[in-house]
Amino acid sequence: MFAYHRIYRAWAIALRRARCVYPAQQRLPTPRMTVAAQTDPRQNHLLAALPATEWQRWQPLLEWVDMPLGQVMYESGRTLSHVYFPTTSIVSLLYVMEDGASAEIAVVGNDGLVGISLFMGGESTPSRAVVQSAGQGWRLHARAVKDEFEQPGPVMHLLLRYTQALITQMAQTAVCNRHHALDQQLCRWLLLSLDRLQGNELVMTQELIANMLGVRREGVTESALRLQRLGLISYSRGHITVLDRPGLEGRTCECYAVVKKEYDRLLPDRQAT
Amino acid sequence: MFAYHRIYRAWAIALRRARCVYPAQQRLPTPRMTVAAQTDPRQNHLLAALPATEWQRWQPLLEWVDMPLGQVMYESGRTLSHVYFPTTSIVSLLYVMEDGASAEIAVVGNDGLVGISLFMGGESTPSRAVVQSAGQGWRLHARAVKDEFEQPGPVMHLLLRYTQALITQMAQTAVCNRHHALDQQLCRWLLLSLDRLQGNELVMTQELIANMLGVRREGVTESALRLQRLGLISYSRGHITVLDRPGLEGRTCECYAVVKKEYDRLLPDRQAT
DNA sequence: GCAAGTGTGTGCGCTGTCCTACACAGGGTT
DNA sequence: AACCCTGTGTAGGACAGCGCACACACTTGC
Repeated sequence: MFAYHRIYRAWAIALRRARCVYPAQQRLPTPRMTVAAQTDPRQNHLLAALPATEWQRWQPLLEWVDMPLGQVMYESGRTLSHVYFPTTSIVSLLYVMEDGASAEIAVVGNDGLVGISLFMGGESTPSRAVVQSAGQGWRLHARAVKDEFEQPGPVMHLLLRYTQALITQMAQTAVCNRHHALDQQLCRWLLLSLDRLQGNELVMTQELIANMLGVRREGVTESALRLQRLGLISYSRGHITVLDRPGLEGRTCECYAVVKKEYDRLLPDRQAT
Repeated sequence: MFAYHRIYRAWAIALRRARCVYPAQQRLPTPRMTVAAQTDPRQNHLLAALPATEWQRWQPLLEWVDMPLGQVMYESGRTLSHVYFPTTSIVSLLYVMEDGASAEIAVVGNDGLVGISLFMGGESTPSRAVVQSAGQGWRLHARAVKDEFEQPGPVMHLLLRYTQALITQMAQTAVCNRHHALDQQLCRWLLLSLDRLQGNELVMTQELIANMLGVRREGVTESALRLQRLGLISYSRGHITVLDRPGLEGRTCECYAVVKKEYDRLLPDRQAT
């Protein structure tokens, strides 16, 4: 049965992670990395959009965190202790099925936060959040977020508008999964990731992309090759460089534009610091 | 190109609706139907879950509405005037693509409400809400909902928890679209619809189901035939009778159970009046 | 330098769904 | 009774993505 191979694929990933990804996390407390490049919290657009009063209240409560590749921010059904605001990292919200197959539901970068279920009242969700691109972020204790959220005002409205944007992204993912070809989805995915990073390079193996998109690794290879032959990207052992962004935008499906437009509409006040 | 046929399919539906579905809506102000069977608003679980104080405030504001098959509750990008609480009807949230193809994002029945974007702050969403199974409901003016929501308290938390449940449903739809076979999805869809209705019969053509699931009508025919041969359902010109509900549950994917469990977890206080 | 491990490219057969086209039957209308 | 329309069943070719099995290149560690 096909299921066994899904299990195998998931296992393979898990094993590799156990050896490769997680060690990377422990490898981190090396020389200069530790304190070196604390990013400005206001690189996160949500934090940047906070009014001055709220920002002053929040600032001392924020705690810098490093977010290494593969780190699980929360596990399906588990309650979170913090809400995370990525600045230079990207987090994937994905659902892992019983047979080990997975699919990305949404992606969060410096445009948002991880852990909406905390203020939505559910405390947990049946999904998993994994760092998809290593970087940094800031976190706020769950208690603090809830307290802030309970007071009707700009914070609550900001968080709710962000949640609605996230809902749009999830809905569009559903539609895209149903109707669009892998090529288009890959373009969409690359663009979504690119928007949440600075620069035009992603550190990401095809295997991981396949897991996010919920397809085979070989499929990603073929799609990526097509994009490469068209001169849109250049690929090499876990490093993707986007050469022609407009080209990607022309090749993706409408889903990308719909989501982007909705984010811009709902969260207009995000400023690059 | 395939796109043309998608357009054709969508057109065919549109044309049929123009002749068949919408007239049904105008046909309604006939003899006894008008006032006859006003359903109890508290058949809607959200309304039923309101504490006594809130319920007394809301009750006089609720307005009974008939919801005929095919009625568009809101259109992509349009602001809603009311929030709707279905009692005996089912509403599909679906996204219609540029080429006319569509896919269901979530389904709302007597377990929820239509129009979360009103209190989430976005005012609109890039999706469409269509009555998928004719019935009735109650509505509340947008202003009233927002006012209630602004006061931190049980109403706000109830609505937010419902929103989170809806998010889970959307996420699971995305996963299901990616990984599961049409047979399983059809089972899931039937069960989701069944849960939101009384009785074991659905009034629904295969063509409409296909539109909701975002697949071809022929695919639904084949799947439905398989289910019929197994004795799980019985089908006849737009009337589906579920004969063996446990059988359906055994044949569907895990998605159904995940969503149901999450609804039960987040909205435990829903009572059948 | 060699070995082991990791990331990527390739080919082949299979299955599910799509696209197309058409047959047919139940129900309502005239 | 004859008719039309809608809803359902069927079939065949095309194709995308899957499952599988390998080959190979680059990197890292010994």
